Amino acid sequence: MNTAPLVQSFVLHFGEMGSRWGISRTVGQIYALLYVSANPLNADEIAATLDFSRSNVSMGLKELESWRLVRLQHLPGDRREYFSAPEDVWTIFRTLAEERRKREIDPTLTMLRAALMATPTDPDERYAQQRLREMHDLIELVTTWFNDVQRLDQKTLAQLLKLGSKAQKFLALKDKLSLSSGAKSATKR
Amino acid sequence: MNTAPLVQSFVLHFGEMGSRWGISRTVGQIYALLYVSANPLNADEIAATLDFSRSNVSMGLKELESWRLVRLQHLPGDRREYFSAPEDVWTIFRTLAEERRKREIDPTLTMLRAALMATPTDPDERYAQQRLREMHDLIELVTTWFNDVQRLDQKTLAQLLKLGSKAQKFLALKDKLSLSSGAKSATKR
DNA sequence: CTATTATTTCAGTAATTACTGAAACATCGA
DNA sequence: TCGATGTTTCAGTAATTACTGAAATAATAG
Repeated sequence: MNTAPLVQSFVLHFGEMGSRWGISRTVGQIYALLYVSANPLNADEIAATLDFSRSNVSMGLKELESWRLVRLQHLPGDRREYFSAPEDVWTIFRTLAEERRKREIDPTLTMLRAALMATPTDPDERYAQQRLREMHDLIELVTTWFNDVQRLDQKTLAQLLKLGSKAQKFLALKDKLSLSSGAKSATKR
Repeated sequence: MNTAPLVQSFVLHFGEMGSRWGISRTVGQIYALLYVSANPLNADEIAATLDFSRSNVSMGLKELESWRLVRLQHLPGDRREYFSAPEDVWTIFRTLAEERRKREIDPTLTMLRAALMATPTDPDERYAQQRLREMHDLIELVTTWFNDVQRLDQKTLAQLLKLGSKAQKFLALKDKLSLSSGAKSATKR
């Protein structure tokens, strides 16, 4: 790899991180390289830079396309395909979250819902089902929130996140005034 | 596996999901089983239920301990070690998030910060560094928010999440009144 | 159409990761 | 202490996943 040390350490690190998620080291490195590249790259350039076989790059790019994380374009007067990552890191983050939801969360919710339909036959099963319900509710709550919030524009989202737990004060206030919909204080467990 | 179909499908599914994260299928299944079990289980019970070798279970439990996801306890008059998952699914979620932060996010931020210290020598490097800065800022924003918010008690957190994008209205209002960053109580309606 | 260049597929192989059984180690009651 | 029971370690092996080069396929210019 003949790139700047700065880029090199990023690419290598990202590769390692990738392999801790469902993504192979190769794919992680390819994406990291695209991410920091000012210009779109073609497959040969990627293969040369990362010292991967051409076919490996081809497969990696295919996987990245399946995640909708790369844009494919053509340069005038050049038959080769050029790839780039979205310029906006928030977009990348959202796309990743959406894809993971589609691939992992949604099937999990489906499975959980199916299991919640079953009629438990003994106390153990009753307990298990209760636990599944808790997990289901948590996942649903978090993903619904995420779904809500990811539609916000970048600036508002950043604001909201910056607000962080300060929002708690807002909630406390809302509670105090006994405004609508809030969960009233009841049991502690 | 001689468990109820309800439990069985959950355990198998969870195993698959686990293997899409950095966690092996085995470990995922062990945790799923502990999660739905009303009582703590010892290693032999786990091995028998999931049909894994005793040593495999031992290693899996060790990994789960390193994630701080299981509690180890002893039953009176029984020398064997019994394992269980926390009763509260929120606790599990938080622990998981904390561990992942420690293992993945923090090292990534460290790497990014180091790369941001370097002085770029050409425009490409300047661009790369700018991209790294964007990624750094995003990760930091999100993790700071998470850090803030995970300290809230379960009820408040759930409320906050349920609020979702409605918080946007709050922000809009705040903007309109040109208040400073704090969540002030200056609401009219 | 043909020659040239670009891309993908895929069977074989390499590398990595997961799993097992046997042995070592640990704990505890008598 | 010993013997019984429980747990961990680890070297070897199995299973999985990643990667390559060669061949097939696709696209385009002439």
